[in-house]
Amino acid sequence: MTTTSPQGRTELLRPDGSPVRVLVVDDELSITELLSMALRYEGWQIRSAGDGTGAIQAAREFRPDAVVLDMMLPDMDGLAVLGRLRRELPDVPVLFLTAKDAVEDRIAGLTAGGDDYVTKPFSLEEVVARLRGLIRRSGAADRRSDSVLVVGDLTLDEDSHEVSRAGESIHLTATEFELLRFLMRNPRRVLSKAQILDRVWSYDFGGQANVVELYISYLRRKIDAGREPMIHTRRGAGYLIKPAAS
Amino acid sequence: MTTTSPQGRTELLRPDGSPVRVLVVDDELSITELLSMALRYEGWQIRSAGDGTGAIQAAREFRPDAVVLDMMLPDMDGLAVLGRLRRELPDVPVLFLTAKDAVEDRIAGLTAGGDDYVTKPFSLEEVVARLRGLIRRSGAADRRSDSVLVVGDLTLDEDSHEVSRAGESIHLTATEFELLRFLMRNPRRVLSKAQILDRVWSYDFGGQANVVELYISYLRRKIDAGREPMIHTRRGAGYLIKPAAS
DNA sequence: TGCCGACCATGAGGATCTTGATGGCGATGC
DNA sequence: GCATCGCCATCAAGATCCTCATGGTCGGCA
Repeated sequence: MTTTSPQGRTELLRPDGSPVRVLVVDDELSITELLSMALRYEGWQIRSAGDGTGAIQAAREFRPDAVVLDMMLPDMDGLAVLGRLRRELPDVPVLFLTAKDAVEDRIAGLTAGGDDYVTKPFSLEEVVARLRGLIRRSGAADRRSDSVLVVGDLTLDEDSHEVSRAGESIHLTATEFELLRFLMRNPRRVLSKAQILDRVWSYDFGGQANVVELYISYLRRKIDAGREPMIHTRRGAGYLIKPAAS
Repeated sequence: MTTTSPQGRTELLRPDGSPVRVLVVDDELSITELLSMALRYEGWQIRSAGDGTGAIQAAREFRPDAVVLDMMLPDMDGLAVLGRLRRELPDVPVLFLTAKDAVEDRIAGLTAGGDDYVTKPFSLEEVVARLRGLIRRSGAADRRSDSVLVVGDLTLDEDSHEVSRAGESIHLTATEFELLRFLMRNPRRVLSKAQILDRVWSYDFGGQANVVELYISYLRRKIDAGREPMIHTRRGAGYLIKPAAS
C-alpha cells in the first residue's frame, strides 16, 4: 500500500497500514543518527543498535521489516551477526554497509538471497532507494507500490534505472540518475542546494558546492534539450522540477 | 488545522486545536527576543533557551513541535545539542541558525532529515516561512493547511515559489517574492514601511528606507501591470494589498 | 505656489548561475 | 600489465541577474 505522507511524498506502508519498521546497526553514532534521521523522514519507524548483541536483541523485540547492517562491528563478526539475525528473522531483507576498500569479495554470495549492499561513504538517496527496493520485493509492503516515478512526460524507473521523456529513452550517469530521482520524488517543490548535496552526495563529500549546479546543467542538457524545460532555477532558493505544461 | 486569528491571518494549529509550540535556542538575547516576538505574533507558543543545557531541559518540559537552534552555543557543540534533542524529541523538525561565513560544510547531513537552516543575518519572513514549512511537513499541524496563499485572482505557492495572477504565471526575484508573501499574509491591512523593512529585510539591514518603495514599484510592474491594481498606497501610512474587485 | 512624500529611471557593484576545458580515477578490454 | 574509455570533480571565465543608491519627476496638500 502506498499513501501520501505529511511531506507530500509517496511512502511505503505494510499491508495492515502501519508504518514499515527498519533496524539500523552501526557502531558509529554519527552514522546511525544520520540514517535514522533520513529514514524517519521517509515515514518509517526506526530502531538503532551499536553492536551485534544489541542488534540481535532489537531484532527479537522490534521485529523489523528490514535491517541495515554494518559489516564492521566491535563485538561480533558481521557474518555471525547475520546468522543470528536470520535465525530471528528468516525472511527479512538486509542491506549491508561495507567500507569501500574492505573488500567486496566477502559480500559476494551474501546478496544472493535478495539482499543488497552499499559501500561507505554512501549517499542517503542510495540507501533509501535500495531499502525501498528490498522492502518492496520482500513483500513486506504492498506490491502496488511500484518503482516508476512520473512527472509530466518524464518517467524514471527505479528498478531498471531507465529514464525516458516523451517515450524517448535517455541515458544518464549514476550521479545524474540519483539527482533526477531526488528531484522527481519532490516535484514542484524548491530544493535548496544544501538539501540536494545532503541527499544525493555522500555524507563525507567535501568538494565545491557548485557540483550541484554542474549536474543540474548536465541534466538539463539531456532532459530539457530542445524541449519545454522541466527543471527550473529559483535564484537564491534552489531548483525544482515540474511538468512542462504548467 | 487552520483557523483565522483575530488579526485576520491564517495560522497553523495542532490537530487538537491547541497552538503550535516552538523552542528558540540562541545565546544572544537580542536574537531570542526578536524571534520570540515575531513567532508569538504568528500565534505560536514560544519558549526560549540561551544554551545547550537549557535547551535539553526545555525540550523535555515544553515538548515543542519545532525547534530553532543556533549552531554556536557557549556550552555545547551544536551537533551535540542536536543529538540530545533528538533523543528527547525524535520526530521534531529543527531549523538551524548559522553564521553566513561559518560555512555551509558543517551543514552536511543536517537537512537530510527534512530539517532546514537559515544563515545569519536572516529576515523574519524567511524564518517564519521555513518554520511553517517544517511544521506543515512534519505533520504536527493539520494537513489541510496548504502552502498556497490566495488574494483575489492572485496566488502564491510557498513550496514551488510560483506566483500567478488570473492564471498567468509571474516570475519574481527572491526579495520581491518575500515582500509579496508578507503582503499576502496580511491582506486588506495597511503595513507601514517600517513593518515591512523589519519583516522582509534582514535585521542588520542598514540601507536606505526607500528600498521598500522601490520593491513595491517592482511588484506593481509585475503584478498590477495593465490590470486592476491590487497594491494600494495609503499616504503617510503604508501599503496594503486587496482583491481587485472591492 | 511651495513643500513633502511617493514613485521611477539609471547604473555600479556584487552575487549567483552556467558552461567549457582539464585532469584524476577506476573500470574495462586486450 | 598496459592502454583506453567513461565518469566525476575542479577550475575558471563569462553571462546573467539582483540589489541598492542616487537623483529626478510627479502629485497631493496646505
